[in-house]
Amino acid sequence: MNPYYPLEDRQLLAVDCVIFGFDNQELKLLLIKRNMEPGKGMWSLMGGFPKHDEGIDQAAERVLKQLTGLQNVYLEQLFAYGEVDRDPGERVVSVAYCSLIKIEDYDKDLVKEHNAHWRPIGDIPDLVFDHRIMVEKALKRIRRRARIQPIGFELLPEKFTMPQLQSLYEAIYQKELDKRNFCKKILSMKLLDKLDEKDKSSSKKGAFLYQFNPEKYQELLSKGFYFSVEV
Amino acid sequence: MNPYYPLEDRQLLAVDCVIFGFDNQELKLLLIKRNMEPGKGMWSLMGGFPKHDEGIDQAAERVLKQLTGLQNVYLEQLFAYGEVDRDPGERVVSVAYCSLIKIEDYDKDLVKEHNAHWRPIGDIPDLVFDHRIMVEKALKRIRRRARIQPIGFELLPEKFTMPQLQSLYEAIYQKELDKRNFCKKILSMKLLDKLDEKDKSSSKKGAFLYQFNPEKYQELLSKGFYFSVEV
DNA sequence: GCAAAAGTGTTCGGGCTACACCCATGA
DNA sequence: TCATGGGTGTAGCCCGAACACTTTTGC
Repeated sequence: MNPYYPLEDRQLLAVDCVIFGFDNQELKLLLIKRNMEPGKGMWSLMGGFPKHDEGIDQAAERVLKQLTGLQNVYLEQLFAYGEVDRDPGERVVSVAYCSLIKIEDYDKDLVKEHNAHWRPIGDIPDLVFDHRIMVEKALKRIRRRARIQPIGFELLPEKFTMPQLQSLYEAIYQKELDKRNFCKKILSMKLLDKLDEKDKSSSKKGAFLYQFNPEKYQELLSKGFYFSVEV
Repeated sequence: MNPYYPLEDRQLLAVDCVIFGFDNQELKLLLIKRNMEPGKGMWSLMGGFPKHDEGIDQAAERVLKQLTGLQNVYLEQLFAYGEVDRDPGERVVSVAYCSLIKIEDYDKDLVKEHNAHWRPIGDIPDLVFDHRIMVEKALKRIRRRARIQPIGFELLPEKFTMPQLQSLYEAIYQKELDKRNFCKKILSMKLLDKLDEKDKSSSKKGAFLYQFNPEKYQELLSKGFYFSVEV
């Protein structure tokens, strides 16, 4: 079969995907009911086995799509889990991936068809194997990313209000923020264009709409700017 | 063989170790000459295959010991590399680990016997496969760790001088630091005990010796303190 | 006119940066 | 006495934290 490496050391390698979603209100985690033994019927992350002709990043994308219908999700590699007994069925090393998406951007019916479920992060059921540990680590990673990269804007409608943006950060960090300081900080980065329109759906007075300006962001990046939101 | 998972998806899994060392002067990388095809004779990180009954962290430790004689090295998992073609011999997914050690703490002869070599990080030869990429990522990780954790003190003699500590940080970040600000910052954390002795080996005046105080560190940690050195 | 959400400014303190001179000593 | 490396202090600035009242408008 192969000229170089020993055959007896081959392992079962898996990928697992930790997908967080924002639905304009709270942060949720996507879970499925595991459909194979061991642990059949338990809540689980979306996992599967890479093919021989497939990079692990691609495998994670494929597995996610097969199990939930989601595609074109930017997956970031999280960590490799390689304890001998982490899967009681067999020794499996798993590389976990994570992402944070806007739930409404993706086909909800498709997700439902696949029997995948969004659960609030404050109410996560018991998960199979060490998936809970993966979720905790993913949450930390997502929080770090949100602090240092402008991923927040991608989770809101194209035009959004300051209170909306603030709620998003509050959902991610599960922490209340001071609106004056938050607003000052965000606007001081000069990444947003203030529009003349107001959104009146959530108050009588109405809140001004803003729009993320990717060109400005690119320009600032090239000047050594670092995005940063304190929390 | 196994009741649960498909046999055909088994992969070759590897671990690779990126070991940086400090010799009281500069930062070095440990390399070996690869002793198997493909790439035999090329400079390489220390790599090998986990056994079925061995966690990947343990595998990394074992591989490192087998190839260099080093043991009791704290290895941190770095990243998993899973491109299909990263190893021209066969599809191998590799989990990389990294560490930063005090070179003199370990048996130099043993390292030499194993044909392992310390190379200055400014002068790293071509490496096999994607090992260079691993090294770059490891360097970033080590730098982050040195910024937010007091690992610096472990790389110096138990008693050390401020100039020594500063040189260490300058070696890690390849950047000159202002001694007044550096000193102020370090001492302001109150993690060091100033001793009454001086080290006269590198100057006529002599420099005061300091000692890291782990109890103080633990105490501060429990009060919500975060170690941080700006660079 | 009132309830509910939006919007806005100031003060304070801490920490980082930049910067230059004196000290101790062995040769 | 001089060369070498060690040691120290200050002023300015920026940024984050804390904090409360006014505005708008639909009901």
